[in-house]
Order: sequence, then C-alpha cells, then structure tokens
Amino acid sequence: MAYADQYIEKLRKSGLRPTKQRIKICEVLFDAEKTFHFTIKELVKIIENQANIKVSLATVYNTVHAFIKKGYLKEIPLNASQSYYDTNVSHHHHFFDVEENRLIDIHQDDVDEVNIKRTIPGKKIRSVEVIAKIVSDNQSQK
Amino acid sequence: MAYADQYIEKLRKSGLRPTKQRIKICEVLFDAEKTFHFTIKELVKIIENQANIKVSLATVYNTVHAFIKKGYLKEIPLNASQSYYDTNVSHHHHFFDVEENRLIDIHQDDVDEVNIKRTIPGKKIRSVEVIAKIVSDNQSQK
DNA sequence: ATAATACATTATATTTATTCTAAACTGTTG
DNA sequence: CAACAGTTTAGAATAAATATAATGTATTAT
Repeated sequence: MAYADQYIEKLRKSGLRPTKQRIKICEVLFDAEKTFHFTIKELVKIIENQANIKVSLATVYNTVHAFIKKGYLKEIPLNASQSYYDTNVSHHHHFFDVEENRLIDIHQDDVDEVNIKRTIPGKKIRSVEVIAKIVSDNQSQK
Repeated sequence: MAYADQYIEKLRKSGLRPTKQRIKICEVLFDAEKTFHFTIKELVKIIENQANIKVSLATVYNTVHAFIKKGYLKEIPLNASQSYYDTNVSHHHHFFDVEENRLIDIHQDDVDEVNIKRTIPGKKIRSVEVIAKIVSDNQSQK
C-alpha cells in the first residue's frame, strides 16, 4: 500500500500508534474511491468483509472519535438512534430522507453561504451544518 | 385555566384523548412565558415540581412524539446522547455550545434564508435546520 | 346514569447504541 | 530479554428509547 505512510501519519497526529487494526480502519475510510457515510456498526462490517483482520467495536469507536477530534472525519448532526459519520470533511451539507433513512450530500455550491449575524460573547463558531429533511412528494402528503 | 380548551383541542387533533396527565404536559409546554428547550427527563421533572400529578416516562414520550408529528413541537437535530425538543416551532435555528451542552436560539432574522438549489426527484423538503456549533473563543484554542 | 368498550397509564422489562473495564497482548526501549 | 507503555478485546455497565401487559379511565350507546 502506497498509502500506508499517510495513514501512519494520520494516526500519529491523532495521538494513536499505528497498529494493524488502526491501519485497516484507515484503509477502509480513506482508500475508498468516493467519500461515504457510515455508522460504527457498518464500518465494522465493511472491515470484516474486506479483510481478515477482526476489529472490536471499542477499537473502532476510539479510532473514529480520535479522527473526528482531528478533523479527519465528521459527525453528521442527525437525531437518529445511532450516529452517522462522514469521510467527506469538506464543507458541505446533507439531505436526510426521513422515510428511507438515507443521507445525501449537498455540495457546498448548491447552498448559499449560511451567514449568521448574531454572535455569542466569548464564543466562536466551530462549524455550521445544514440538514434538510426530505419526504416523498405525493400530493396526498400529511 | 382558560387555556384548557385549547389544550384539549391540541390533544384531539393529535389523535389523543384529553387526560389529566396529557393536559398537565400541555400546561407545562404551552403555558410557559417563553419557549424553551427540553429533554424528556427534564420535562418529567418539571411536571413533578410544578404539579402533584405523577406522569410516567412512557406517557411523556408518547405525547411529545404525537405533538411533533402534528408540528406542535420540534425535535432539534443534534447528536447528543439524548434528544432535545423545542416548544418554539417557528422557523429558527440553533447554536449548540459543545462545551457547556447548551442550546441557544438563533432568530430567523439573524440567518439569511437557506436556499438549496439542488432537488431530489420525487422528494420535497420538509424542513431545513441550521446547527452552528460554538466553542470558547480563547486564542489558545486547539 | 351506567355498562360496555376502547383507549391510557404505569411499572417493569426489553432493546440497543455507546462507553467502560480489566485481562491478555504487542511492540518499543534500555 | 526484561520492563514498560500503550492496545485490543470480550464482555459488563450504562442509559435512552421502546415495548409489554396489567390496571385504570374516558367515551359511547343504551
């Protein structure tokens, strides 16, 4: 893997030693052709399918959270029963299809810059996220 | 209570019979001077403090969810360990102070209209929510 | 009014995501 | 190669949300 060094660096910067399990997690997350959304459980399954390495839930949780802290992953602000994460850390937003439980990226260019005029003393904005909930467009909507 | 009829109507429209417990829930939610944010547990505590009626968690969950379906309450899209709800159902957004776990309303006028240019075939937008995460504004931020 | 029915309430059990724990393991350093 | 610091893991603990089933209450028709 030509990417291994890159992953080792990402791990080191996140304060984690590069172990077999963690490098496998990196491969799945950052080696993909496209960015994608995932839950922790889904990520564990992908790793199982794609490699012979078994990785425990706890390791995946720890690694994912370390990467979020560093900005290598993003958490998507949804009130779902489980947390959704995104390998696309660029500035963008989401549709959430509430009927199909499906997330769809909205490219930054498709949303006008969200400009918040109000400030809170002593605080600064870390992130601004837009979630647009969508539903079927039948006339008979309730 | 002059409001009782109003609450009975809200309940009926939500498909719920007006019972003692549910009317108490209405009083706490809709009788307040200001709109407010709450979790289910907090709501149960407020009811306990403010009345002699004891209301079970299940009843509160059911009633709150029926009201959300009808649009009398809103769920705030946050990945917190528990769900936050809002009695302010007008169009507005939120700051979420990640360090203090505190929600602050952003009035509609303080955010430019969020205009999403992209559409999904067969789907329509039900709601658009902006969450701005805020943190302390020390120079020494990490 | 009252009886019969349908719906509510409750305490408790269940489910499930997430976090914690402690024991076994790995890899690095002296 | 011994000692140490950090890892991994299975399983336990935690806690929110939902389901259950017995008891209670509102509604309806009589």
